[in-house]
Amino acid sequence: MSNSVNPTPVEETPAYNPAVVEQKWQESWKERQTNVTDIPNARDPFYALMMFPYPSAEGLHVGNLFAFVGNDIYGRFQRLQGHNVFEPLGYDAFGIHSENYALKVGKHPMELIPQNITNFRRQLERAGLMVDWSHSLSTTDPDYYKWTQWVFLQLLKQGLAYKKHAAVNWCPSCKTVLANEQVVGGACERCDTPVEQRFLSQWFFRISDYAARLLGNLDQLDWSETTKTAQRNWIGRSEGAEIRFPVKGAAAEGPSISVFTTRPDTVFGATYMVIAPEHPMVPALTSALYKSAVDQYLSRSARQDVVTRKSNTEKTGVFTGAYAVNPATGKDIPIWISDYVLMEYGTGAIMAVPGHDERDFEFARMFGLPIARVVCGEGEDASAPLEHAFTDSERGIIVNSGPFDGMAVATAKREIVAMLEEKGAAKPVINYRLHDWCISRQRYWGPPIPIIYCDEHGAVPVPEKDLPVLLPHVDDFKPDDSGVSPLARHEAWYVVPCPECGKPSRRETDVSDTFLDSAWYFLRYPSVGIDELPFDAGLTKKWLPVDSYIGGNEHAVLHLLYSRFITMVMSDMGIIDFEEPFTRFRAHGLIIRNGAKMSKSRGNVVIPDQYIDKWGADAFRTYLMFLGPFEEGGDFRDASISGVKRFLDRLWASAAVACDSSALDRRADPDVMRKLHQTIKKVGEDIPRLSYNTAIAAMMEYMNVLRRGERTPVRAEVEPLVQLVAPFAPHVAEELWEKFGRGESVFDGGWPAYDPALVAEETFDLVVQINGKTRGKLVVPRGISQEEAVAAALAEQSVSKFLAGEPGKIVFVPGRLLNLLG
RNA sequence: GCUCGGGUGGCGAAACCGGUAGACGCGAGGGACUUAAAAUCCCUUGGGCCAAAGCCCAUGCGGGUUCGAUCCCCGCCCCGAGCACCA
Repeated sequence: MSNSVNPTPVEETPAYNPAVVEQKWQESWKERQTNVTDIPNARDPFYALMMFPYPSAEGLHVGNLFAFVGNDIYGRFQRLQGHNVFEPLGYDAFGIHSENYALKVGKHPMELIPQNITNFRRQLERAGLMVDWSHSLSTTDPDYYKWTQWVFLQLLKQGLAYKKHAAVNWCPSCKTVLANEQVVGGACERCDTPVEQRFLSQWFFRISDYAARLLGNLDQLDWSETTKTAQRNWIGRSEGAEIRFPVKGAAAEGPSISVFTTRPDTVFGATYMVIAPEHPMVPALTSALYKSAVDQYLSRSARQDVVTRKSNTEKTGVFTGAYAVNPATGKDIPIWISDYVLMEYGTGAIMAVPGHDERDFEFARMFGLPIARVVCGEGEDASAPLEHAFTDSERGIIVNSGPFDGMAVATAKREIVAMLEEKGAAKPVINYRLHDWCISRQRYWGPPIPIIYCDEHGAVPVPEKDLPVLLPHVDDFKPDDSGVSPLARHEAWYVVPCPECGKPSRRETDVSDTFLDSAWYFLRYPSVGIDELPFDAGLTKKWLPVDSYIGGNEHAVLHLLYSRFITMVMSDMGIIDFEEPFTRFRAHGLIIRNGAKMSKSRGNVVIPDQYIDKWGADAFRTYLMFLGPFEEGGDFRDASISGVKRFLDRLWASAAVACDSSALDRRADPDVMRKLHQTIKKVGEDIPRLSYNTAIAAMMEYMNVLRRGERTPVRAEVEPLVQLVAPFAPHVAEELWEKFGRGESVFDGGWPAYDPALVAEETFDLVVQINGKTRGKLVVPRGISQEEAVAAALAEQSVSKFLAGEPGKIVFVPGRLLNLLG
C-alpha cells in the first residue's frame, strides 16, 4: 500500500463552509426546479412517499426529520439509479390535536395552521430534501377536503357507509367526545374527570366486510414484517362455530340464542350462558322476579365509560331467570348477563365453559355456577375437580362428552360441529375482531360530512357538484355539553334546502375522522392542481401504486389499514386498477430522547435547527442516519456528530487536493481502487436495505484508506465517493461535483458501477481452528482446496503444535475456515 | 395477560447463510507537528493472568443441538412498543 507522504502545496482551497454551500445549492435547486417532477411526461417513474406530518406548533423535531431524511436518501438513490423520482410532502393538519392546541392558546385553527405550515416548510427546506413542493397539499385546504367529502359519498353510494347509534367516551368537564386513547384509567387524560358513556348516532364504514381480503392480501405485500403482524392481529381472524341454544321457560319460549365459539369441542362443558347487557334479547329473557336486579345492572354498566368497563378486573353479572338447553347434553343451563361479554364481537352472547376458559371460570367461581371438565391433560383424572381452567387445546383429550371421549381437541372440533350441524344447531363460522370504522367526530376542525337531513327524504347526500361543503369560520369552535359538533350552533350554516325537494333541511354537523383525510392523500399528490377530479386516471396509472412508502409503525394499523380499505373500494368501483396502495412499506424506528418518546410535556423535544446551524444540514442528515439502524431508531445523542462532520471535512479536503494541478498526472493506487470498488458495491447494496448506518461506515472506512498518512488522493479515487455520498449529503456532493467539472448536478451523473474483478480479493484470511478453537489465520489464495489448506495449516508451527498427531475429522468451509479435530 | 421488537466494550453500534465477536464512529490514553493551543495525522483501547511468548474468560441468565452458537431449540430474567374480558 502506498504510504508516500506528499505535503500538499494547496494554495487557495477554500475551507468547507456548510452554510455557504448549502445555501448556494438550495437556491440553485429552487431556481432550476430540479426537485419538480414532470408528472405527466416522466419516464421510469418512482413514487417515494413518506407519511405526511401533522404540522404542530412546536415545529419539526428530529424524530420527524429522521424519517424524512431516511426517505429522501432512498428517493435520491433511486434518482441516481436513473428513475424519475416523485417525492411529495404535505400536511395532515385537520384533527383533534390541532383543535385542542388552538383552544389552549386561544387562537383559531384557521390562523394557526397556516403559520405552523410555514414554519414546517422552512425547517424542511433547510434539511435539503428532494421534495417537489409544487405538488404539496394540506388536508385542510378546501381543494383537498372537497375530495375527502367526495370519497365519503362514493362509499355511501356503494352501500359501505351507514349510520348507527354507538357508544362514545364523553368528558363532562371538557364537554367533548374523547377517543379511546384519550381516556387514561377511566378519566380524561387532560382534566382527570371520570369519563362517561354516551350514545350518539354516528357514521360508519363497512371495513369489516373487507376483513378477509385485507388479511389475505398481506401475504403478497413487501412490507415490514412487524407491520404485517400488527395488521393480522388487528384484523383478528378466528375460526370456530356458531351454535344455537334454544331458550326454555321463563319469559320467552321458543326463540334461541346464537353464540360464537372457537372451542366447539367443549360444548358438553357449557354449564351456563352469558349475554351482553346490550343484547336485544335481554328484555324478553328477563323474568319478572329478576327484573329489578337486571335493570339495576343494565343502568350501572351503561353509565360506565367504554374503557373502564373493558378493564374491570372483577367479574360482575346478573341472572335473567331464563334457561337455555345445551344442544349437546340436552340439559337446562341458566342465562346470565355480564359486561365481560361484548356486543361488538361475535353474536354478543357466549356459551360459558368454565372448565376451559379463564374468564368463564372466574365468573362461575364468583356466582357459584357449576364447573365441568370435558378436556383432560395427559395422566389427569377426568373426574377430579378443576382448580383452574384447563385451556391447553394442543395437548387435550376430550372426556365426559359421550361419543367424543378420547378424541384429540382438533378432531373433536370437527366432529362435534358436524354432529350439531346435522341437528341444525350449528355451523362453522369465521369471525374477525375488526370493527366497522366510525368516522363521525362531534368536533369542529375537520371536513363536514356531506349529508343533509330532510324530514321527508331522510339522509340525503350533498350532490357532488355542490362540493365542497365548506367548513365555516366560526369563533366559538369550542365543544360543549350538547353532544353535537360546535357547527350545530350555527343555524345560518346548517339550515339548507333539501337537495331532493328544496324544503328547509339540516346539514350533518359532525365532521369526519382525520384518518379519512389521510386514507387517500397518496392518490391526490400526482394530481395536485387538477380541480375537476380527485385524481386523474392517466396520472394515477402512471404513478401508482406507491413504489416505496416509509413511515412510523405507530400507524401500522389504523392509517395503513384504512388506506388499503379505501383503495380496495376505489378498485372495486373501477376507478383505479390496483387494490393495494403501497407496493413496499418500511417502518422506520423511533428517535427517542433519554429513553422516552419526544414530547413537549416531557420537555425532551430536540429541534433540528440548532444542529443544522452548528454542523450543517449535510452533517446532520448523515449523522441521523449513522446513529443506528434506520428501522430501529434509537436514543438521540449528539455525541458523535463530530465524527460525521470530520468525514465530510476529509472528503472536502480530498477533493481539493485531487483537483489540484500537481495531482493530475499521478495515477490511482490499485489497492485504493480495489477498496473503492468494494465500497461502491457495499453502499449500493446497503441503501436499498435501508442499512444506512453501515453504508456510511463503509464510506468512512474507504476514507481511512484514501487518506491514510495524509496521502494525496487522485481524482479517480475521490470522484465516485462524491457520488456515493450524494444521497446522504447532497449539498456538499453537488459542490464537489461542480468542482470536478462534471456537470450541473451530481444527481444527473448516475450511480458508479463497480468492477467485479476488483471487488474479489485474490487471497483471503483462512481461519484455522484446532478442535473448534481459533489458533491462527493464514493468507491463502481464493480457490484453495481442502488438501492444500490442511497442508498449509500443518506447515504452520504455531498452529500445528496444538494438534497431537494426525487430524481426525476435518471441517473445511471454502473461503472461510478450516477446523481440524484431533 | 397476549403479540411483536430488543438485551453485544466506557458509549452509539457491526457481524447479510451457524464460521476470526466488537467493523465504523464517539469517548479515553499516548505520540508527531506547534512557542503554545486548536486543527490535522499516527498508535493503543472488552476483561483477567503473565516479565514475555502466551493462556484463560467474555454477546442478559441456565440448559441443549453442533466440529463450531451473538445467530437455531427449550426454560427463565430485564427493557421497549402495541393490543387488551375478542369467547
